[in-house]
Amino acid sequence: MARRFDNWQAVHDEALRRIRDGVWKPGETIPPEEELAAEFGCSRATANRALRTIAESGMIERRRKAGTRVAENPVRKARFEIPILRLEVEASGQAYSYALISSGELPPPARVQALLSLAPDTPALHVVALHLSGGQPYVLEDRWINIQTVPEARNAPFTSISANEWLVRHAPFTNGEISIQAEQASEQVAQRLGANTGDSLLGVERRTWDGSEPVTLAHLTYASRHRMRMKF
Amino acid sequence: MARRFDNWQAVHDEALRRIRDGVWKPGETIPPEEELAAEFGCSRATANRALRTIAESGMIERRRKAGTRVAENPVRKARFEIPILRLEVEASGQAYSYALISSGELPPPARVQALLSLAPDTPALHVVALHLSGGQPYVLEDRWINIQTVPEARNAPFTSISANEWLVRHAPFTNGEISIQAEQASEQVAQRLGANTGDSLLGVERRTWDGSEPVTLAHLTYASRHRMRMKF
DNA sequence: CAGTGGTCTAGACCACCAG
DNA sequence: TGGTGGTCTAGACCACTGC
Repeated sequence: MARRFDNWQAVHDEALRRIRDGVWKPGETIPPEEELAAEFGCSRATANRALRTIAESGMIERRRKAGTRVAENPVRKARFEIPILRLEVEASGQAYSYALISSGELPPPARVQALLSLAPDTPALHVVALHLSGGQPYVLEDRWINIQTVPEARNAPFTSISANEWLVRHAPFTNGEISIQAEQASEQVAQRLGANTGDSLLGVERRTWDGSEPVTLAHLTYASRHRMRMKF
Repeated sequence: MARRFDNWQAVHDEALRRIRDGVWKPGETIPPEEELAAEFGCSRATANRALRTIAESGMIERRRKAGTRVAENPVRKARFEIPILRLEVEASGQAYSYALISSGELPPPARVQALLSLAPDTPALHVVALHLSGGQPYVLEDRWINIQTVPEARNAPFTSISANEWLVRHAPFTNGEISIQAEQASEQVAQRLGANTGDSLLGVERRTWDGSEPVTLAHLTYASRHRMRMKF
């Protein structure tokens, strides 16, 4: 008598087991939902949820009529959480502090102007600040805010709350983009982060939009030896 | 007359709109599923799917009995795809090639031994290889494979297929961990990647398990100016 | 205890698209 | 055009957990 898999987690795990154990091989089509539901002793909706979840992880590919195939090249997907820096620091057990370095309105350089879809000579709000963890420099933030999209930002108290945090709470955005790269510390960056000129530092650039309106472009430089971690 | 939102995407979008527009504010509890279903003119299952999806993105938090609250600090979650390097290169329109630098069995250094949960003096398979994009060095891969977990790897043809790709296809894993950091190119790494000693390079370390069995530890060093991108 | 979300079921209709 | 996945519904039971 076949074992019953009558909740979506059980079906999910059993399906993954069959893929791992080679019962269902890469490129092969697996039985349709209805058949699996009958075999597993569950409803089609339950089988559907299990398979849909697996499909979201990239292990299988589903198409109407064509059916469900085990991916040839299982692209794994990891989830990366984009935290507020204060919470990231506090979660690590360190004391968080924050220091505003400069703030002002001026037309951004060409690259920023393009990334924020600004017309030439349009001023934007430029905020530079340092985030500290346990009193040590942690992240240097260099941010441009589109004051056409978020005019309220001009009156935001960036001396007491980071632009990072203020924006998360007050400036809605619908989507964003993040780019991670290794950077060589300039003299100024090194000095601010307590590193040496030329040190290899992790740089993260985040851009957000509210619909099609660019909201902000933030460049974060992490202090030395910082690691970003994810599980998958 | 209220507008009908009778499919989960519509409910999802409308709920997000209410959060963005401040109809539902951070920290506030939103109406229960049943109520929303009535208001939206859909079934509770549909409202549930919409809200569950939003919860997965981190914008709302749900607890039985307590209800659903808009997150105080909307932690955004980005999805990061972990591709096979060959496919990553080919997707960029460049020609991919691969060169094995060395391969052999030997007891790994202490750090690797610990990360792979190996007993002292246990040999592991060490594979070093270079991935090229359009003939230019792209990624230097330095990998240790646990041959207790994956003995078949000893006979794998790593001269023609990258360990990266072979493992994805032949060594099942259930979970993994990824760590990203900035590194300073050693003389050897710089030479292999066509960079200069001391250059700032992006390093990625991936570790995978099959259940509780460590499978492999891969250290990837990207050539200069490489950016990892994600959307959220 | 009782309100809320988590999930299952059976049945239905539909969209997509490979043959 | 028919097989397959995508989704909806109504109703049900259950698991958590705040009160």
